[in-house]
Amino acid sequence: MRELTPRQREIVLLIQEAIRNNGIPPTRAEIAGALKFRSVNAAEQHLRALERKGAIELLRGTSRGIRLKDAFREGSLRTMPGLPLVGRVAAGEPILAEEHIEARHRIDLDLFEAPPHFLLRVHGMSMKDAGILDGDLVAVHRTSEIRNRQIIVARLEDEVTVKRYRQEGHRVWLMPANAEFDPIEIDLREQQFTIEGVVVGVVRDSMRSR
Amino acid sequence: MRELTPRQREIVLLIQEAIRNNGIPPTRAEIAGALKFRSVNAAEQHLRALERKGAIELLRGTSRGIRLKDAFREGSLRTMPGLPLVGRVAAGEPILAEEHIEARHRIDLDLFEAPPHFLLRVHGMSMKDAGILDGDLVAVHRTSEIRNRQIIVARLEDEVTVKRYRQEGHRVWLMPANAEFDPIEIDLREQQFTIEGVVVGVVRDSMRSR
DNA sequence: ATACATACTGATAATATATACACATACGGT
DNA sequence: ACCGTATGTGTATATATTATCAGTATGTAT
Repeated sequence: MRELTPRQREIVLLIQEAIRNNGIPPTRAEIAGALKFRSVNAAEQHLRALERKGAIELLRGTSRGIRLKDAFREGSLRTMPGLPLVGRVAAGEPILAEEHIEARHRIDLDLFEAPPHFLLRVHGMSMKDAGILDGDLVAVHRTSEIRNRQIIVARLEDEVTVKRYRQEGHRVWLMPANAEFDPIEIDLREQQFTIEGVVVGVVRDSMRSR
Repeated sequence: MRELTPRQREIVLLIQEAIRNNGIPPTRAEIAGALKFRSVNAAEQHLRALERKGAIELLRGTSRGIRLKDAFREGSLRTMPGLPLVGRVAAGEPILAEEHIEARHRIDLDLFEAPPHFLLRVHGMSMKDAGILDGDLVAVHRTSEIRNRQIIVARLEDEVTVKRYRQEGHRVWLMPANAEFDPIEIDLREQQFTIEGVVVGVVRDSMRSR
């Protein structure tokens, strides 16, 4: 997609503003008015150019039929479908496969230190002492760069698990936060496991989960 | 604001859907078409009724000039300033006083069983075994109707505290979820305390809080 | 030198849309 | 019995809006 010209960016800004303020996109006449065009056709031509460049989509024969394409839409949160909530994950399938997505929830990303990419429902009490209970949702930031003592989401023989990470050389321990559970030891030279991400937050529906 | 009729709710739903799918509100004709009205005026009348009830705002002389009022806007997230985050509460002041509001955070309300009215930062580890750690945010639904064993936010001699509720006759215990803390006993005939609400959820920024 | 995108003015036709008016039925409250 | 609200049908019209045609001027790449 080619770059937008400054004037075209102004038009996009104007459309965003109209949607934010009035809930509806502007008409050609309103665009012309705002930018002091004497001709509505100037607005029309700009819209056509923006459509060619893929910034907007024009619905023909429709009043105010201007649709901002994703990249030009405002406020990530505002338009984002929301973080996918991943439930049980079937063996051999990617964690974010559509089948696993139970719902989507919108949450201010700045509630967390690092932006989460998805939510995962936790089963079992193995992380109880870390304040993660059965049924809780953990907010997960997808990354493979993790440090010791971080709580991570890992994949181990097709099971998804949430544990505290500890590595020494080629040996990795997945540490539960509950005395009733045993650590899982992994030898990186023999076994393979995948790190899906790091837990950046927890969301609990207190009344439902207990 | 009076309740909406089922038919009126359908109209609101339709408007939400149109905005979600097309980015623009529907015309009267589109509403009539979708609901199989033979007359566009049926749609007009519904819109007028919805405007009277405060669900929408109609921009006169404007095509697609339908604006959903906050409470009826989708996601509520989109427009809501967000749940107020309450930090330390000063003695003698209402919990939601402006001075206590550290920030506002937008969260899908349907993440929780009951809609939260505000977030409160928890200090201390007294609810550790209930998975509520120091620095966590609890989502609070303001109500005075609470049942035994629910985790509540109470006010006791100008201190705001989160504890599990237990009542027998005129005696109330505020139970910590941590063996290192003692229950607080209250005699309703002598002491007075205020119930600020019930905890409906927990939100934790894992990386910041530890 | 010529083609092509940008950035407009100005006018007009076609149609999309809002809105008013007349009328009908059903239902709940007074 | 009467009124107001909800839920429609049907017709008509003013106007809001899209869309097209005919130009002008400027810069940039070929």
